[in-house]
Amino acid sequence: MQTALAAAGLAPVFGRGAPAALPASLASDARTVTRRTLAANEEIYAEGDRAMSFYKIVVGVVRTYKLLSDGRRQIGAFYLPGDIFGLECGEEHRFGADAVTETRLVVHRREPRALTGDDGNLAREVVAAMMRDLERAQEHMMLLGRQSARERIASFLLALSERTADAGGAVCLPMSRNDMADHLGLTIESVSRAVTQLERAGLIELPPNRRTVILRNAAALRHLAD
Amino acid sequence: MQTALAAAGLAPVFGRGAPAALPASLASDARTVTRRTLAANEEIYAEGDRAMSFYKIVVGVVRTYKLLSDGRRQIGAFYLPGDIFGLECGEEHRFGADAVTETRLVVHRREPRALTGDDGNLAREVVAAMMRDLERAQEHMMLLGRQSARERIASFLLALSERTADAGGAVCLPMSRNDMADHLGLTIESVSRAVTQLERAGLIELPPNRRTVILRNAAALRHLAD
DNA sequence: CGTTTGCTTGATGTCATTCAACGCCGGTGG
DNA sequence: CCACCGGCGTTGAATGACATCAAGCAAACG
Repeated sequence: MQTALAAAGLAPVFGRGAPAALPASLASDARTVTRRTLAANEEIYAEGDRAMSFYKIVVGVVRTYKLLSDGRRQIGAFYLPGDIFGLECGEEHRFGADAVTETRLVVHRREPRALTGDDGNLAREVVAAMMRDLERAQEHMMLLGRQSARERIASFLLALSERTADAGGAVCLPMSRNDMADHLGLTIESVSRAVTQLERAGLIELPPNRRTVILRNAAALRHLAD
Repeated sequence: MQTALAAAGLAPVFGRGAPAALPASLASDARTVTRRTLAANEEIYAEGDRAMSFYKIVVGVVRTYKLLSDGRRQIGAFYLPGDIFGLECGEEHRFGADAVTETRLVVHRREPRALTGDDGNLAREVVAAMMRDLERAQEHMMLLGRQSARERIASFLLALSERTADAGGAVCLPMSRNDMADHLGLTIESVSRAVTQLERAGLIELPPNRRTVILRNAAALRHLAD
């Protein structure tokens, strides 16, 4: 544990670090913070890469995933602007990460003291990000283990709408059906069919471009999602 | 975040707590530590209960779970002796917890300063426990989202064998088929059939009591589990 | 000893997957 | 400008894996 924490550059945070004496904005520390722009589907890091940095999204969307040896993929989470991802307890990234859309990131080098002293706010953000990951993963187990295809789509759309909060119930789907399928434990065809069913039932509406959804009956969706 | 951490009694740990000056054994602080013995299937706390305490298992096995409104259950994790469970970031338990077998627990009251000063080791254990939960939940998403029934059983048996490490490949299954099913996203019948298949294939052996499994071909199991 | 509880097994059903075809763009190049 | 093409999404039909329904069995228990 001691070593795992130290490796994560988190030990000073969890232990008795120095008081947060020198507040500095995230952007101002050129030694530990850089920027990076990625095209859609560009890899950020692979599963098993050494975890040298973690990331905060400025614009764009990122997916993290694991692969089985035969190519089956499970997308663990999607990250949106403002989210932090790529935090690890150990030495390696346990998920891979790609840009879903064109993306701009802030890259934080994982130096031993990077998370304390200079920026207590960042340290708190980092801890909050890990806790949010834990909660999301635990919620997602329920979805994957016990919900039907339609229920999964309903849950997913609701969760996304709560994060992007477009006034009027319009939710943008930045990811492909393939990505949705690999997140929800389904095939693309099943995703498509379940979405169509919800549309026919009047719970949602799909503009012709198919990458936006309007939630017409959020209460019914919530009832489905339980 | 600030408030969430404070509510969890974790703020002093993550912030700049007082130095760990007064080492004391877990058991010696009567104000914050008590014990509790439970019968098999007895409830420890319910989903939504206020998270007043967290727990460390002395002997026995515990399951944590969520319920859907129609009764479907997803078991998030099983905890074994030495494991800590019941940690929450917020005010409430997001999972319920029961004893699987007769169980003895150490109960730690979640007082604001309980995790610092008195016992730095406990603080480190607590952080390690949350990280382990995160890793397990993320691994489990892959199982639930993308593995077949047989693969799930193989993964589960291997994971359990790595935790209980009985010499000779004998793994005790303290939980019922029902519990296994609700952890693996299957029905009891599917669990039973998959176990039988693995037995017929010679990968495992089932003594007549059915609550123990001997891993006969761990390599083949690992190949299945990927 | 009868009953209960947990596990297994068989027959049947259902939902999601698989396989295949098609439509709809958006880009490319003749 | 328009034909072609490839990527993405949808839809249909057949298949398959797991669920459901139902029965049976064995150990545990009163």
